[in-house]
Amino acid sequence: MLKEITGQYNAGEIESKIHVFWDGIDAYSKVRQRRMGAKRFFFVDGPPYTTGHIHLGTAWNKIIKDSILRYRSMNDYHILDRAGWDMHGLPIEVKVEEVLGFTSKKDIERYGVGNFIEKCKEFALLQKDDMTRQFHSLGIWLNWKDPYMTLRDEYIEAAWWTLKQAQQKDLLEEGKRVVNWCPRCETAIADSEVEYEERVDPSIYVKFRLKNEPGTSIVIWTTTPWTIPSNIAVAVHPSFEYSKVKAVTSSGESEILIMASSLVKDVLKKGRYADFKILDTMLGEDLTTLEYEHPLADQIPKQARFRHNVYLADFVTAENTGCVHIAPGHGMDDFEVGVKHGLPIFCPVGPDGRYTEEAGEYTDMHIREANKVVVENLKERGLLLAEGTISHRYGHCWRCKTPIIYLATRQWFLKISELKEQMLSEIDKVVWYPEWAGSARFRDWVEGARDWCISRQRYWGIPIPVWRCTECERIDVIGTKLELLERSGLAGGIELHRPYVDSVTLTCECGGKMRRVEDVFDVWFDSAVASWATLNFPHQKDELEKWWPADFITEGHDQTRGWFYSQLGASMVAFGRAPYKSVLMHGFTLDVEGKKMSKSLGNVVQPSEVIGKFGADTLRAYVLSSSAPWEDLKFSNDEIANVHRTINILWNVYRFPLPYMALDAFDPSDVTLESVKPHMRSEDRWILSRMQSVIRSVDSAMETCMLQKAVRNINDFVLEDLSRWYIQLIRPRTWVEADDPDKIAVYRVLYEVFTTLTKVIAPFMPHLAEEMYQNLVRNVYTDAPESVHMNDWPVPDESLIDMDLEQHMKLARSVVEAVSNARQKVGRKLRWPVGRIVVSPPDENAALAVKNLKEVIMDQTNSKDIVLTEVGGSWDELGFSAIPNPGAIGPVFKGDAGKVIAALKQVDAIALKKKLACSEGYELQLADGNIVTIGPDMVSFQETLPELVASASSSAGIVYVDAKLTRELEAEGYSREVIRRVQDMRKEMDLAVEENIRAIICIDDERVVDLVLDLEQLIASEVRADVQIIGFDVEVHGDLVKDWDVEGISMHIGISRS
RNA sequence: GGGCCCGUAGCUUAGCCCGGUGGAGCGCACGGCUGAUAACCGUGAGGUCCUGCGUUCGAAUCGCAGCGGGCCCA
Repeated sequence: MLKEITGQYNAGEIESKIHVFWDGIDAYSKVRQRRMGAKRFFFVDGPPYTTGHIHLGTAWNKIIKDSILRYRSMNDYHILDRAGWDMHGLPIEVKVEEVLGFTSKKDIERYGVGNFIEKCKEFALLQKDDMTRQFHSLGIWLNWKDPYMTLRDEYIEAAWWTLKQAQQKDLLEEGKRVVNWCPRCETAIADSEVEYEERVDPSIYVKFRLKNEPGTSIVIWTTTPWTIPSNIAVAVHPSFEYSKVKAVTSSGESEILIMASSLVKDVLKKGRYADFKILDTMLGEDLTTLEYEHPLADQIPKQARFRHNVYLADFVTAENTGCVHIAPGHGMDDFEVGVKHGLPIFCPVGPDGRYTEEAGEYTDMHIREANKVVVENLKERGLLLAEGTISHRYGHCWRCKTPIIYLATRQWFLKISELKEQMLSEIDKVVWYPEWAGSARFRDWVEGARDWCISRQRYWGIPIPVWRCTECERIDVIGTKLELLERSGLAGGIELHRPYVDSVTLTCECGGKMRRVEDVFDVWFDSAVASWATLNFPHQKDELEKWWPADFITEGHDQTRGWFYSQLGASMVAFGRAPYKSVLMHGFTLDVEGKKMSKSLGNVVQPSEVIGKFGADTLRAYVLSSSAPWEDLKFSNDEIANVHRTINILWNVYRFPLPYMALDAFDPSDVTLESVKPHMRSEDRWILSRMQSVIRSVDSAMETCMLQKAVRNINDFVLEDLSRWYIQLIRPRTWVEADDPDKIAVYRVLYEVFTTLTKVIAPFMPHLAEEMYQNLVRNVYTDAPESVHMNDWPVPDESLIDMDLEQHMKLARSVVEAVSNARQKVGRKLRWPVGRIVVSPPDENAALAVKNLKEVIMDQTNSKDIVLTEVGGSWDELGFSAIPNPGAIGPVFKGDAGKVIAALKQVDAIALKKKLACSEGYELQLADGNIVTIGPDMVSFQETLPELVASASSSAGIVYVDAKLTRELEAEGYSREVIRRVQDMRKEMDLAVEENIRAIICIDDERVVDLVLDLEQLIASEVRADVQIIGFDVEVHGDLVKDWDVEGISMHIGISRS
């Protein structure tokens, strides 16, 4: 039996009830099981990092995933959707260090790497559980029971196996690269872990003496004097102009300097030269023949052996001197110049920030102290042109705030640049939503792809499975746990994390002992292998064949350079093709101003706050509907409240007929839709057609990932078609108490629409859909699927679609709105009936719409008749009035103009118009008897409305409302006023709908009493009065007595329970 | 500095691909309805379509340049 719903929409109550229900029957698993054997759909969840809390962006991400997967499932797909977790990496190490009170890598070593790893694991698992609960509250259905986790052995094996593929395909390389380095923490740190802060540094100009031109120097500028000992080259821009300048000091000494022409004045001013003379100018590309002496060659023996030349580089800017100091061991750009030209990657600085023995006299000095010393040494040698300070933004270690340095270190690389062309052609094979996400944005990123540094000198990560022989340096890459056991001769029970795996040694072909290199993987490599790791490959092989590559992934646009890229790179290495077939790139959540949400700005909105206030379905409907997925979402509280209102209306629409259905014991299983067809009215056929059209539009929106269109179409249907129109039309039909086939038809149609609607909203508002479904379907059909989400997606029933009717209804609604407008103009409220409405249709279709839907229009406009004029014609009761044009009359009649105008206003406008239309002039008699001739330019015409008629335009033509009153109309109007007052009082007394009353009505106007008495019976039955006295001078008493003013007439009404 | 995306009423947005009178919702003002009622509905006011230039008979829409915002990079 259908249950009556009386309460307001209470999201919190409904959603927690539904969660209990889902958990109780294990709905998710049942839904997935139900589709086993259907078309396969492999979805890979981009694993969120286990930070412990989700934010609005992660919520949106998962909501998109959930809605698409629910839709797919209903469309009969067997879905594989393990949730994923990214659980390794420095952020967790840092959190754990904080908890343990550690400040450096040495603390970890003292605590024991094994203990530390255990803490990290524990922490990550805890965070994962917290976040799972938060996703749960959003109604996200993924495989949460068996998620893929990057810290699991099977997962680690997937990464190992991938690296082994790289080695076998000669795509793995060990080499020196420059990385961000924290000299205090003694570790490489990722770019995203560098914080930029304002800082004051030295700013020095240094002269490098040319070897073959005594007395000539090239001038460079730097803020890091400590890197001068590592200088190997100078870079200039090929197309800048450079000058050779004779610079003279105040004491008359002169020297020759080389720098960018545009900067000569500035630099010489800094060097306090008294005068200068340009000797020669040349392009940067002409400077490459120059060779200079390292300024500190006498202190650093190794530097004395290197050659130092000038090279060309596009990154050089016309700032400072236009000549850039290059130390390939201490800068990214510098390093590239070095590699390009085969220069030594000289890096005489150790991980602790102290110079190594390679630095000669600087050995063991910390770079922090070195700045001063280097400057001093340069000064002694007469090589310092100028010295000062500069305030600029500089990178700092995010956890200890130490300024970072750049160090060339030995790292492991995947040779992605060799795969670039293949990657680009793979991008074209993937379907991107939107198209430009792939063709423009991702393509651009991949075109700039460089070799991928996959090693980190940390603890909590997937250990790099490279073992190196301590004797012959040979390396072996281990691809699986089994291989490791076989090679090491161990029996098993091994843990693949550090430090356990570090203690495993292998025997080299040469007989030497092989030890694992100490590095762990960059965390981006972890998630990169997700598409096969989630299939437990290589541990299991058959699942890969069955599912891979992924049918669909979706993440935010920041993942262009992140997961979209890392997955593609790893997959090219492993399988030589893209790991996904289609990608939806979604946007970011911004605050209401369009600014990024960040803790420091204090504009972060927590999903839990929103859920607490409005519920998960509202949040879901809001983020899905407010913009296209790929556009950024400006989070607005007003808008979310608006969406909440829409859902509330849906709820009200749903519960509105239930009390009547329950009262009538309506059983939908007894009544087929077919059987009520003879009793359907046009509005019934119309709403059924609209419902089918909505399914179609949702389908076409979903096809292109336009979730916003899908949800908006649903909302519009609920608001416009159901709430504002259909429900308004059928209300009186549901109040009929007898067993009326007309009422049963309405019930059955509403039932049809609602049950379809529960399925249509299921992917987007899964809780509300379930709540409605349980009552509408499960309470009626005990053999129906347990959950709405187990149902098949509705297929539009073509036989119910009637596009003509939909179009006609649109026109009819437009007429009703126009009448509303006209009523307001003529001051006749809706409660008062009008005699007739005249519509002047512009075409046959409009006429047909009005004709066919006459009943609907009469009903909604409270009118007694609808009259159509001829198509394209005008209403024959309209009048015309002539409007004199003084601009044309004045010049012709001069002093008589006033008389002419006065006379024109008096003439018969219709006759005037006729005459002017066919002849040249109209003979007008003035008040003084004179006759003048009026030309067509002297007058214009305007339609005039009969008295008490107002007009308004609609898309079905101009609508005229005739508000003239007759006795019958007036009687009805006043009676309605009386009824409305009594009903209001019934409500105030909190009477039940079916309760009877006694009423006494005193009206202070005999004429109105007389009018109202015409409809005494109607009033009595409408207000359910057993005894009713209406009169001019009656005594009013009762349980509730009130005085009213109706259009200026006093009424005194008293009512009592019967 | 580069790539991509976004910029329409006070706010959130449709329309832009494929040129021809800019359309909603919220808010505001006025009104209606009163058996969905702490609900619902109508009418109205409100727009340099970011700016400038160009193409065109005609530009919110196409092109170029700039400004502002977002993501990514340098």
